[in-house]
Amino acid sequence: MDDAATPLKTTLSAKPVDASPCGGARPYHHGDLQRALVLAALRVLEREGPQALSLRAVAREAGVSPAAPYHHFKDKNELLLAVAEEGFQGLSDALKEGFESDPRHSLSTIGVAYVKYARANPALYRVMYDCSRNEDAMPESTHIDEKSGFQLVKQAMIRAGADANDYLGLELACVAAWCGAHGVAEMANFVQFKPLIEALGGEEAFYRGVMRHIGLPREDPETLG
Amino acid sequence: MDDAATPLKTTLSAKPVDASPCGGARPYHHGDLQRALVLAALRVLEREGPQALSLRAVAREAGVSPAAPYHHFKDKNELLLAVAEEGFQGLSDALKEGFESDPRHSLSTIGVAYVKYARANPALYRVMYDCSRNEDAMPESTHIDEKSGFQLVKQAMIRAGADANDYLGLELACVAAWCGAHGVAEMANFVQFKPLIEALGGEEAFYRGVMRHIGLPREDPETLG
DNA sequence: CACCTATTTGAACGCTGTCAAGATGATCTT
DNA sequence: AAGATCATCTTGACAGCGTTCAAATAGGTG
Repeated sequence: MDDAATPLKTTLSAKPVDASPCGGARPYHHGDLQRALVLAALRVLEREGPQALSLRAVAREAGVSPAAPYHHFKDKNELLLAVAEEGFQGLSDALKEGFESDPRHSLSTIGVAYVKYARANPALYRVMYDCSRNEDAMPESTHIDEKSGFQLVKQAMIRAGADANDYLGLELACVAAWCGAHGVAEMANFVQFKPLIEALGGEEAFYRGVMRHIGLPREDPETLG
Repeated sequence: MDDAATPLKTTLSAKPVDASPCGGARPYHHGDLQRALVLAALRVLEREGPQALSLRAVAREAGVSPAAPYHHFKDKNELLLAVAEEGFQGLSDALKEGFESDPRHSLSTIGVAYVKYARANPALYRVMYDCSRNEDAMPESTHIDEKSGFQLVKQAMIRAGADANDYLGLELACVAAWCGAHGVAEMANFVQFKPLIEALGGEEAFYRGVMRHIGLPREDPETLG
């Protein structure tokens, strides 16, 4: 019951990391502490939430001194950024899976996948956007993954009937979808929404319901003035 | 250039606060420290941002000892909640103003007003939703103001062509609008969106453009399965 | 006046992020 | 093989944080 939907498989061996100068294993004392710290941070995050994610706690979890991380990250923020990257990668994967699993309803499905991922890893999701806002941008190297996630949304939007030739309109629709999904992800557990969620018969129905209202532009008279 | 759009007039005399047991002025030593602390917090927030908003800094700004606030708020979080209430009140006012100023395009206008308020007071807006998430709900006493803001969105949504009799549909549309506005407010300054914003000719056009994509439900084949 | 209670202070605790200096150990040079 | 070099990690320290508690203070009441 702990790992609800997409519990972020801890990629231990995947993405072997090229940080070490020598090609082999155990480059120095610890053997790739950089990655170990990120994994430790993810563990702390999942176990105790974002409030408890201190640099010292991460170092403790990784079994090193409080000052050790400073040889791999210039800041606490830089460590959080690395954690956020991990999260964005997982999000991107979740979107891709949603996109491919249900080609006929990809836009709704991708939106629901987004929210479900965020809700399944709430602490990680919080870190992702908290440190994104600190930099006024999503993490640098996630830029591409973000783009690829965004590209997925674009494709889904076109499938849903958007005009592929209207560049600005399409971009706007995708931005709207992304912002809407983010909003739902952050507010889905507000008590104010509980009655509506119950009336709709569950959170997933709620997500899907909200997503139906986001994407194609309105053409009603009030917006044309 | 500092106070961009809706710079939150510091309501010094407005809402005179009934916290003091005696009806008159200067109830005790300080003379309503409770309110003074909230105002001090707003000042610190505007001057140094959310990162610098420590309880001690607020006490310093108010000219009292670090322990003084604990007789008026049980927690730092409770102080932040009071600050957040102030923010939600201001937001509600901004929405009302937008709603009344432009009856023919109220839905777009109200959405733009939301985002403009959030962007004009970014630190305050951050506090509002950070401490909302801590409680998994918006502040208790803001509940009503929230509802009234929500009611405004509902009216605007009906004006924009939503079916007033479809209770669930209407509620969903409003939730979608709220979530979308929140998403835009939080991500509008991401560098990823800069090119689109420039292509549209400014932030306001961007907000309005995004808002056009949120509200009425899609009826395309992909969501009907 | 003294009393009581709400308010405020001062000092203290454990925690945090960060830094400078020293210890450790793998790699490179000779 | 021996020594130099350098990244890595530890130790110890600093200021600042949220929070608590005993003591001091001040306003209202008898």
